[in-house]
Order: sequence, then structure tokens, then C-alpha cells
Amino acid sequence: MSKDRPYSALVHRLKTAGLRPTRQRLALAKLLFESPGGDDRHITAEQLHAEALGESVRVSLATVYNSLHQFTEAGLLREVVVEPGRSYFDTNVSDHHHFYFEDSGELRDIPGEHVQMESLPTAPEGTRVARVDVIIRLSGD
Amino acid sequence: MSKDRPYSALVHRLKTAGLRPTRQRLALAKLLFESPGGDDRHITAEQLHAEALGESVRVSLATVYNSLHQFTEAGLLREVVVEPGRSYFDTNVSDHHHFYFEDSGELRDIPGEHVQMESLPTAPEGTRVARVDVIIRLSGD
DNA sequence: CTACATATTAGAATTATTCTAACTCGTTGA
DNA sequence: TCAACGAGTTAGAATAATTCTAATATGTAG
Repeated sequence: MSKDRPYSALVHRLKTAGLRPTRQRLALAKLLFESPGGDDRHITAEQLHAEALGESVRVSLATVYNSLHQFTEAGLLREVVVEPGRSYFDTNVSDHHHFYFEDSGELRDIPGEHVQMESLPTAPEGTRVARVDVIIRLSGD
Repeated sequence: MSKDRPYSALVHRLKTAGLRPTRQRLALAKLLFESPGGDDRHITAEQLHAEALGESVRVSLATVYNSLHQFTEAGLLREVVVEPGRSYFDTNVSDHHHFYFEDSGELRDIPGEHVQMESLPTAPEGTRVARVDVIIRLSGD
């Protein structure tokens, strides 16, 4: 009979992904997935690091980068590159696309299934489709 | 009666775009648009700079960046961001999308009209669609 | 509880890009 | 043709995001 310890769901999630549930990874996972709006967050490494420090979680920027990449490899996050030198991590890993507000730098999920590919071209010989990124770039009126 | 000077088409192209046809801009434009495959090149700033030096065109990296951005603003080029810190400039500015080979870093146009949006969501209040980027990311089999 | 593989860290290094301030060039009008 | 001025170019420094390094700390299997 297991007690309902705090973090237990996250511990399981990390273990399942093959990642040791360390203090830092747990804290970051908590910030990423259990904040309000945690199923649809778009955050940069710097932002997450600042957020962690704000919550008095001691974690280095290098670890934030490491964790974000590990989470991404494990399928817990999805990386979205919008500008050279600006990449977001999205907690929503389901099949969906994005609005990018060029003026503010905000990235937002496109709700529902509003954008669909009519037909995907076949992947060239010897390759497979790893991911399809659709970004609709918006600018001021 | 105008002679058929070399560069005259490029000179006109730059002037029309509101850019003074300087030696450097002309040389870069020539490399970009008049190389074999010039209507479908994908090149980074560093690559173009190296190419210029290889052809004994003296031009600084700063000017390459400046020119690429000016050409992009003028609609002569289109920028495609594939990875944080890796952005390509595409000489094909028509409406089309891309394959990105994650293993080799190559970017390639998707031929024909194989990918189409079924329906574009309406742009949020106060914004307009500046561009739609579709990147199909491929990895080894 | 120990051993050891794995994770974390500070700080340096790297990479792509932008900035700065001095110098040079292209163009216009006399 | 040429002077003058605004636009363009440049080397090198500065910045920003990210990755690397090598030393230290931690999680966990046994």
C-alpha cells in the first residue's frame, strides 16, 4: 500500500521516461507540468531557470538545459524554434501547431484542429518524418 | 540604347528593392541568385561569407548579415529557422515548405504543391498573418 | 550502508549574431 | 567633372544563447 506522497506522480513519470527522479528534475518537472496551465506552457530555459530561483529551488542553468533536453528526448516536452537564438519548450506534446506573435515574442497553441495538412509528401528514401512543425507568424495589424 | 552590361539585371533588382547597388551587395546577390540552382538555394550567413571569400570577393561577415537581412526585408530572400542558432536564407520566396534533414542539417524545398493547409485559422484580433512556416523534420530511417 | 554510476555545478568555451565608431563609397546637383 | 553628404562597409568588441569541462555531490542497487 503506497502512501500518496507529494511528487509521486512526477516520480513515476520520470522513472517511466528512464530518468532518475533527482531533486532538480522533480522541481523542474513540477514547475513545468503542475503549474496552472501546465498542459500548455511555452517556456525558455532562461525563463524556467528564473522561475526556479524565484521559488527558491537551487538549480543551475546547465541543469535546466540538460533537463529540458532530456525531457524532450523522453517525449515529455516538445521544442519549438521560432527565431535564431530563441527556442521554446512546450508542455503540450500532442499533435498541434502554433501562433507566434512576432511583436511580443509570445508563442501560443492553435486551438482545436484548425490546421491540418491536406496531404503529407512522402519522406525521401531512407528517412522518416520525425516531426511536422507549423508556425503561423503574426505581426501587428 | 543600353549596353548589356554584366550585373545590369541585378542592379535593377537591387534598385527596385530600394537598395543601393554597392560592390558588396552586387557580389552577394550574384552568388545568391546567379549560381547554378540560384532559384532554390538554402544558405547560412557563414556559408555565403565563405563562398564570397572563395571567389575573392572581399566582404566582411557583418556586411553579409546586413545584406541578408536587407534582402529578406525587401522580399528577395526568405529566412527559415530550423534550430536554435541555425538559420537559412532561401532564394525561393514563393509560397512553399521545407524538408529538414536533422542528421545532415540540409534544408530542401518540398517540390510542387504537395503540402497544403486545409484551413487557416483566423488571425487573432489586431494581428495579421505575416508568414506560415511548415517544416517537415526528417531523421535517419 | 557502501560503492559506483549518474547527475549537478560553476565557470569557461563556443557559436551565431549584433553593435560600435571610424572609414569609404555612391550619388546628386552645380 | 567633382565636392559634399548620406548611406554602406568594416574590424573588432560585445552580446546572447547554449554547450562543454572537470570537479563535486547524489540516488540507488546490492
